Amino acid sequence: MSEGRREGASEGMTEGTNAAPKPATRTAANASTAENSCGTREKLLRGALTTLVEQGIAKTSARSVAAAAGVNQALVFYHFGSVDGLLAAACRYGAEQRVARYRDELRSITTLAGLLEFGRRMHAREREEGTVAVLAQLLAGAQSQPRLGPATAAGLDLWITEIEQVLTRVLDVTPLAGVADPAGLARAVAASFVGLELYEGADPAGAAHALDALEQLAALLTALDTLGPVARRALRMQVQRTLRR
Amino acid sequence: MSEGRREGASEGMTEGTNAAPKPATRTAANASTAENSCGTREKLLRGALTTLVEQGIAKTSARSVAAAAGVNQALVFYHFGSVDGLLAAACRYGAEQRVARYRDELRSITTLAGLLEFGRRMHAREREEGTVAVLAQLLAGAQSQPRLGPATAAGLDLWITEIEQVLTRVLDVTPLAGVADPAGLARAVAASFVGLELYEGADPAGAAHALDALEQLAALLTALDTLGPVARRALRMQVQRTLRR
DNA sequence: GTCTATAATACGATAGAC
DNA sequence: GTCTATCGTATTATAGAC
Repeated sequence: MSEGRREGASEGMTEGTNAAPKPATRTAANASTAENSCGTREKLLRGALTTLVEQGIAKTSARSVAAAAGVNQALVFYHFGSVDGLLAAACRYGAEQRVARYRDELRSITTLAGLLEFGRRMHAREREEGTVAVLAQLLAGAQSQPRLGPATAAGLDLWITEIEQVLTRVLDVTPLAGVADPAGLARAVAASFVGLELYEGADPAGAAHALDALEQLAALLTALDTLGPVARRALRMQVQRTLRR
Repeated sequence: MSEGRREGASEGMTEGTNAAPKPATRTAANASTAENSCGTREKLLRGALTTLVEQGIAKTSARSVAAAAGVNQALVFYHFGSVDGLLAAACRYGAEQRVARYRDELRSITTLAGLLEFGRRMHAREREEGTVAVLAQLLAGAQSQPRLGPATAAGLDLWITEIEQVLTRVLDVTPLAGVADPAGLARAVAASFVGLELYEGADPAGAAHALDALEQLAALLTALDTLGPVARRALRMQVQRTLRR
């Protein structure tokens, strides 16, 4: 059993929870999307994300990340204390960045089919950047690095919050309003998306097949909206009765 | 680059697809669920599964698996050639074992709510064994170990096949029959289940919330079954129209 | 802040005794 | 078939020069 227990460093690293340990000089106010002309700290965060996507959590090490970032390996420990410290920070960094990028788009979605189409579009567009794949890898890694658990949960929550708003808006005009739980469904949607992303890595054709089928399911729920008031009422009561049983 | 390509041992291993390389003596006919009184090969397979669950793919090594199995580390390479060879075999082993265990139960499911309830029950019962968590970890690892991709896809397919049969049976009596695609939905269900399992590792309360919401959704689809023939017909046509658009 | 150098450990894999 | 012993490499993390 590995006895060498350590967290962060031997000590002397107990102040900043996770933010910049010593950004004393400047470097703040710089959250651009450039790649090589930003501070070392951000290079490492970006390097961690790309390494997670391209190599997976199993091959993500201080050295592989530093190589991807083009900086020295020791800087990982200077800036983040440990490898999982870096990964936790990178998780938050990536999630905030992506959600901000899609926030406007998300808030303009008005139908269930629109939400699914957004998922498909984002999925394709971000494939090479691996936005969702990062969350999947970190969730997998959270099993052995307890620190990653809260970090990935927080990262997922950013997405969940947005999806929940979309669902609330979208379901409001269907017979589901009142019986469906947007908060719970948003979690299910986010988790399922992660699972589909992982699945695609092993079986791309199967994943595409799954997305097609989900599209059909969304079409059904959309079609519910066109039911006459009598049928809607009957359906709604039936749902409630089924749930109560 | 590891060039030592082989399977099982140096050679002479082209007959049994995946079974024991040299069970020449006896040891066959023993596929019990005991833990310590089975061949080394099976000890390693079980050790790999528990290690994947408890430590995650990132910390799963020949040494950690051997320790969990209570055997010598070198035996990993003797029996499986490499670590990923062992993991690929363990994936198949675990999936076959679990699906066989639940096959009868799966085949007795007749409603959508029943399928979801089964998922919940299996999820809770197998939590400590981590049946699904293994697939999640291997899918995550497949990113960097190409050999794991086909192996995990095959493992998932065992589940997908069963789920597809259930869905075909269950959806047959709903207005969805004909428009819904059981094969695609089965893939979506399996992938989503994996995602939910990962999510639960990071946020158990959120995952429970998600499952509750899915139960409500299943109730809706079940309620559809109670619609009168006129409404069903209208709904079905509307779904097809929506899909065609 | 960044680098080099290095300590201590863990890893995959092999050779060879039994 | 299993074990010990080992090689070469990769890993986390620290110390100290600059």
